[in-house]
Amino acid sequence: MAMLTIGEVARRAGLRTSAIRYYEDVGVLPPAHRQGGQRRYDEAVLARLAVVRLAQEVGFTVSEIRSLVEGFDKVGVPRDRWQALASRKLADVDDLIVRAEQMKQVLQESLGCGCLTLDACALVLARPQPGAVPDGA
Amino acid sequence: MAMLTIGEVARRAGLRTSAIRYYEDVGVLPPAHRQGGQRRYDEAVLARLAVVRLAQEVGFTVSEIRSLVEGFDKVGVPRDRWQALASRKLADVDDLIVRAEQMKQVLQESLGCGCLTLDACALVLARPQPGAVPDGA
DNA sequence: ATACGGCTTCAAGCACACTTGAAGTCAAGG
DNA sequence: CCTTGACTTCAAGTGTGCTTGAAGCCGTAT
Repeated sequence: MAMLTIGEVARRAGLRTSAIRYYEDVGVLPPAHRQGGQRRYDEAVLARLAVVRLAQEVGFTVSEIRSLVEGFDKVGVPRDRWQALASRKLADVDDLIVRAEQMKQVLQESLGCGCLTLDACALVLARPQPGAVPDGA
Repeated sequence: MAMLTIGEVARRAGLRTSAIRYYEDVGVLPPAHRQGGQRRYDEAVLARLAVVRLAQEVGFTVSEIRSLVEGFDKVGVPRDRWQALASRKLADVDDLIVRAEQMKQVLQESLGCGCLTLDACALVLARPQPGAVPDGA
């Protein structure tokens, strides 16, 4: 069934081998099967790495990704805990889409006039400020 | 006209004062007017900070943001350089929206079955892998 | 035999975006 | 007077996500 070496996986996934070992270290990838001490991968790892990449591109942390992809492996994860996390992340993604569309508008309007103007930001200002208080509080 | 202290700006923008000083250091904010050695801000800084926040939320680096918001201040920035940057960032934002919608689908399908499955990722796999070669190359 | 390429581990290093701590200035209030 | 609170600078520290380097093993080719 032709298992892949870490080098082949890296090449096909567009990653460095160091990244793949790191993902194993932190639990984003499960411990790989070994053959004479060396890691051997099923092609399925490429699907998983694609999901990992996607998750990273939308701003998920490695730790969040680990929690999400644990469902890939075994039944060890409590169903509803996983669902709660996934729902939260889904909400985050929806939020991101909104922000991205706002940023898109700002850039488009600014491209019209040749620079980022304050006027372009009326829509941005219409947002409540999330409290990040801890300075004197 | 009641200029704001750094503390007031921080409170109203939902930031720490250290962040605001940092933004000045790295050029995301222009050097503030001083009054007896202390920074004083126009309310307009809040609009700017809102744009900065938005840009960060969609993954722009501080350095990219600096280049973008330089247009806020003076004419010092060559018009077409700025436009080139803004266009590139606009494309990045469009990309991000696509990714976010892919991730949304993956999460929605996974929520249906209770865990992240490999099947959920067919759409993800249909993407070409960007080469991040430098391992043996 | 030995050199080569690709693999291994482990510790240390790096870039980014801030935060924290030390040491000091200044104005208002008890 | 002197304390309080908010401000100042500057250097060093933090967390995240890897990368890099040293030292070594393994199999194949010269």
